[in-house]
Amino acid sequence: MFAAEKSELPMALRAAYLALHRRSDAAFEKYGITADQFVLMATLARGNALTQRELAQRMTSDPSTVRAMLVLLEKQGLVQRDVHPTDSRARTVALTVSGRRKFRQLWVASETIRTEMLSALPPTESQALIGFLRRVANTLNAMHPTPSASDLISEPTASLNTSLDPVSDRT
Amino acid sequence: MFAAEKSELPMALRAAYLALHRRSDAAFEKYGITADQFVLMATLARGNALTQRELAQRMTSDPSTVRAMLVLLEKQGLVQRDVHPTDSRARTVALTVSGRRKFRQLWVASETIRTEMLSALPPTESQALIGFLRRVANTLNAMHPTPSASDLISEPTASLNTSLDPVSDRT
DNA sequence: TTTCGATCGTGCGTATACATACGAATTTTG
DNA sequence: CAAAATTCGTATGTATACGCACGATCGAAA
Repeated sequence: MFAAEKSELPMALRAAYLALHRRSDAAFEKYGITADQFVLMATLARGNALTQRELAQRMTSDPSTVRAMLVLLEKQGLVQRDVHPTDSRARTVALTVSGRRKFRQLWVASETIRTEMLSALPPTESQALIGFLRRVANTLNAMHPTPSASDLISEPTASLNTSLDPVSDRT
Repeated sequence: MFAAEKSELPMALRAAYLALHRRSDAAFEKYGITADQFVLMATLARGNALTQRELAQRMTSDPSTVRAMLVLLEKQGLVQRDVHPTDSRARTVALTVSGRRKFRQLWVASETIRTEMLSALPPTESQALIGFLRRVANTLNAMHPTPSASDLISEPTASLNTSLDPVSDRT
């Protein structure tokens, strides 16, 4: 009767993510930024001067994808790449001043989306949902030989105040 | 203290989806099929002879994206497009015999992934997670002017036996 | 019935996601 | 210290995801 189809969970996950992605793209469109570029900037806002590799890992994304994104963001002057101080293969990535300002705007512009998402859930359950999602991601990554991918979700990734919110921190 | 960051939910959703997508791509690689093509085939397996438009809606995807996918799947002989019986603008899409057989293989090949996902959750909670994800998707879609997108998630979309599982139905 | 707006599929352009291969530089090994 | 294995970023190719504009057709309203 209620034998849930096995594919319900993957399909629901897909539908939810695509909906989020579309909404985000729409919200950022007038700023000339995409949803994924926002994720990248958010990652940099949290930990600046990362290696492209580190950046890709924290974004759960691919190095070559990240490179393409960086090229575009660099053109807009939102991001800056410098040679790594000790490793001359690597390049460090950082938000420019303009990039930080832009990110603050984007953060505000996307506030509605975050609020809506949370409002769709019983207030108690948002943490549970987050936990489930992380467990799912960790489980799926654990089997796949993506190196150290499972570390990234569960750990706060060092640093004390890793708050992403650039507005409440504001001066 | 435990003031959850507002971006945790979106980020966790993204990480979980990308992990699922990667795992699926890896599982289907040896069959020459992608994760998204599997979704398309699954949608057809459930309701054949759909319009490209209907297909796109049920997949929570874009018509022009679906078209590109259909072209590729047609080359592989897995899918077949015919002119619509009454509407000469439209084309109906259906799995070929070969497509159905391939889909059965893919279903088996991806069984592990579905099982792993469920195993990552407390057994009682999988339905809850699915419900949350659907609510999130519906909420996000409801605001965005994507026509009738919110209908797609909650409804079984007609038909009696809409089971996706092609194996237990077999013969 | 004629016209006109809505809808279907197509084609084109941009951005992502990822694999793979490559050169350059670093680290490890013997 | 020198050779080998690894790592970093880059470049290329394929498949999505989506917006937009286009021609063809349908359907409704005049």
